[in-house]
Amino acid sequence: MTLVLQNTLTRKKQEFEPIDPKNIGIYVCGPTVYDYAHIGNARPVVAFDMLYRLLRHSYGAEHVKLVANITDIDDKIMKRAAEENKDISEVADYFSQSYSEDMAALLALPPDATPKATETLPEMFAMMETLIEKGHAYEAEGHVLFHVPSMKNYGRLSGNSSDEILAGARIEVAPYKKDPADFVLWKPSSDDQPGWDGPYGRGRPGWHLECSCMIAKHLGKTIDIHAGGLDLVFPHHENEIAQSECAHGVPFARYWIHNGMLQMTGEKMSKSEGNIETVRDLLKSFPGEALRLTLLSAHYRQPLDFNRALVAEQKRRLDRWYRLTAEVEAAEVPETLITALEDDLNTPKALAALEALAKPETAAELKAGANFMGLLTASAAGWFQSAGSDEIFADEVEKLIAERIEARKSGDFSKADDIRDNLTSQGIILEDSATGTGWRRAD
RNA sequence: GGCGCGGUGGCGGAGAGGCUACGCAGCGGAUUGCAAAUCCGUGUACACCAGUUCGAAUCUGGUCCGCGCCUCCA
Repeated sequence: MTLVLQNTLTRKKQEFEPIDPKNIGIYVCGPTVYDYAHIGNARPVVAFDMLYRLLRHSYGAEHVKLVANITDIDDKIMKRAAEENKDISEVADYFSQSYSEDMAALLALPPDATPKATETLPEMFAMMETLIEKGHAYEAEGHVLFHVPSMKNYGRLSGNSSDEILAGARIEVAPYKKDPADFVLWKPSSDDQPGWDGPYGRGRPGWHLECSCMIAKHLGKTIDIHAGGLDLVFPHHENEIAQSECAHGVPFARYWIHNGMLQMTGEKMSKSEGNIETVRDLLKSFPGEALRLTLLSAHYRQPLDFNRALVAEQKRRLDRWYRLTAEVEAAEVPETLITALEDDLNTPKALAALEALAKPETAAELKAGANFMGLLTASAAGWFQSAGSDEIFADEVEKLIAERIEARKSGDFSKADDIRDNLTSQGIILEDSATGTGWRRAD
């Protein structure tokens, strides 16, 4: 069985054939760091982390390179910095750090490189120069603009032609644009705005340019896989293609894969809608693995209506798996799991494959498969008993359990039940078994 | 208006012409001093209307509804 991916570019499921199996490149569009990441931001990270893990498994970890950018210069960061009276680098560094922490809590492997826009300026200047030389870009009133009509097959990723894009579109056309569809590569900064000096005057880059440059710098002119959210198909990815292919004259990315949007009661989750749950807040109520599993419980391309009940459900599933694998060493990763994932990252099918192994005889395979998916990575004791900050301590629980065992031995069940009820009210659940009494923290 | 995606049981969610996944919840039972956990059993589904077919959730046409993108977006 080989990996098959739904390619946005061809609108088909296609067998994945790397350019060079010893050197596979994958790029995932990363965050603009102006606020805490919400759970919708985490969906591509977790989904494509699964792809990264699968590619490492199939081709060898040392032969796969994952690059994800950090956009650390942007008008939203500038706005935030102005509001808080801080330097933009201070805001960007803080949220960049919190982003890495949050994604690590969701068990996403760190990318091999996380380039920042501010570190990629020389490459941006060079690409703009090339584009101007080749007649694909021009300077106007301090801006550098990409001239869309200069590219014959612009729009093939999103299925729009530039005419169609403009028909009924809600854009105000800046007077310095030669064509309404032209987009900004570089824009001027006023004196009170952050800016960088360069060949086109003091200013800052447009949104799309950094990705084109980072990909060329870290992965090459043609890459295997470019991934990101469905909402980036147009204009962001379309414009990346335009910049890169016009500058380099070779195809940009062979496989484009896009994740569907997370929703909140039927509406897309987004900061501008204000209907978000931050990863940071959710982590106060749920373990990272439960959030990860929730994101993996639906296929990455499907919309997923997010709510906390879903996470609680997946938490219970993990509870069951942790019980089953508590004393078990992981075996080989089961082939049924790999087969399911190779079918366009079909994680729900993969989870069903794990459920088929969720019995005592095959617990070792369950553990291996779950580990492969970034699950069951803690110890069972840690999972069930890990202490919250202000909660009852483990040795206190053990002391009360011992008292209760004495009471039960002497037939004083009402005292035994009092102890248990008391613990329950503190969020501790007791489990009597043939071998003794265990405990865990309630959800 | 243009481009695209989708509607599956109480809920989540795969599948894609005949074998009706899987999980959560529910119900019945076992076990337990009582619980918890576990185990066994169990019901309910393919938005609507036509058509193709021996046979349609699955293919075709139409209808309805929902969602995304159309220069802030994961």
